[in-house]
Amino acid sequence: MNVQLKTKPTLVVITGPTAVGKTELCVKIAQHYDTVIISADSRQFYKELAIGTAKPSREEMKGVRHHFIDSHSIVENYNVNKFEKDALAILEELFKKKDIVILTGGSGLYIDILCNGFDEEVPGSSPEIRKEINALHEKYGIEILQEKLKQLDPTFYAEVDLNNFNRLERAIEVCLLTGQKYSDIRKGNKQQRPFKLLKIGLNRDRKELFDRINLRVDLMLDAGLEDEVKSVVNFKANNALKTVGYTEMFDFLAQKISLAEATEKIKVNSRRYAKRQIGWLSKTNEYKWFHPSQIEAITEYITSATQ
RNA sequence: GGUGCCUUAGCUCAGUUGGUAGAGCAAUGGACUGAAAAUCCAUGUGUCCCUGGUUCGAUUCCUGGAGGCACCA
Repeated sequence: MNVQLKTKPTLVVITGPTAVGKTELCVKIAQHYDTVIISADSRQFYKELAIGTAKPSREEMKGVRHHFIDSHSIVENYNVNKFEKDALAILEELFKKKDIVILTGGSGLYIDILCNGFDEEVPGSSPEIRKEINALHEKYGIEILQEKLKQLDPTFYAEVDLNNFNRLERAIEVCLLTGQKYSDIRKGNKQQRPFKLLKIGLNRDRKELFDRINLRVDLMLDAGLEDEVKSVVNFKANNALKTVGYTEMFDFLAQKISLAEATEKIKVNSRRYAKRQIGWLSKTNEYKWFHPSQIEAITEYITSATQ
């Protein structure tokens, strides 16, 4: 029998800060390789959100299939955990037909998890336990959580940001669910994926990036951000709406700030978000960096790396 | 034109009974494996409008000037 040995397929990761120009470039790259896009954007999943998340329109997609765009609703509690499983399942199907799939989006954690996986022994989140921890927090403040963590896992207690509620909660949750110390079972081991990874980062001069962010916020308002935000105002407590562009507009709708103030805050918070993204991506040196206009150089890089 | 008030950090302002100054916001750096567009931590920033004078010493008091605001003409 003469089985053609297929080379291991490649997930081409293309990421970068908000408004850098990922969408346009990735559509072109996907067309070039006749493939599809997996979106790793923790807010573009939600079908009710479009303008404020800079979600690509049908026209901008140019017929390229995008997974994880409009795939969920703001009433769901979607998260990295579910994304990992769902995306792996889709990739398995896609790689039966494609040698290359593009992964793009600005959610660094989602990208890392899809590439490297979670520690298997660490359990997912439990809404019941979180409810209890939240209740404690509201009643007694953060100190009680610090105390609790100190008892449950002194090692992790010594290294966390003690004022970071999210981290304290997660650590306590894991300890309670497993009866073990979070610091003992959280190893940070990488999982072997059945595909190769090629990581590309996009960036621009900071001035150039910030100008694009500011302009894009103005365009969002022109495009009707206010109406979009009004349409989801009843869900403002949901995690999906804890999002730049929405929280500020909720304050405007509640008449806490003026429209001009809301606009300025969206710009400031978008710039800060971009800086956090750049910081996260710069932690590793796994990325090969390009300016989004360097499409030829990028395709050459991908082609030579995947042959 | 007259009178009064103002001029201090990128912005809004506080303050020094004369010993060269501090808040908020913005900015910058960083952490971050099941909420990640989330969450958290750290850090500056100065001709105190200009000019003379008094003084050991002036951003602070006084003279003159410039700019701004208000009121009166």
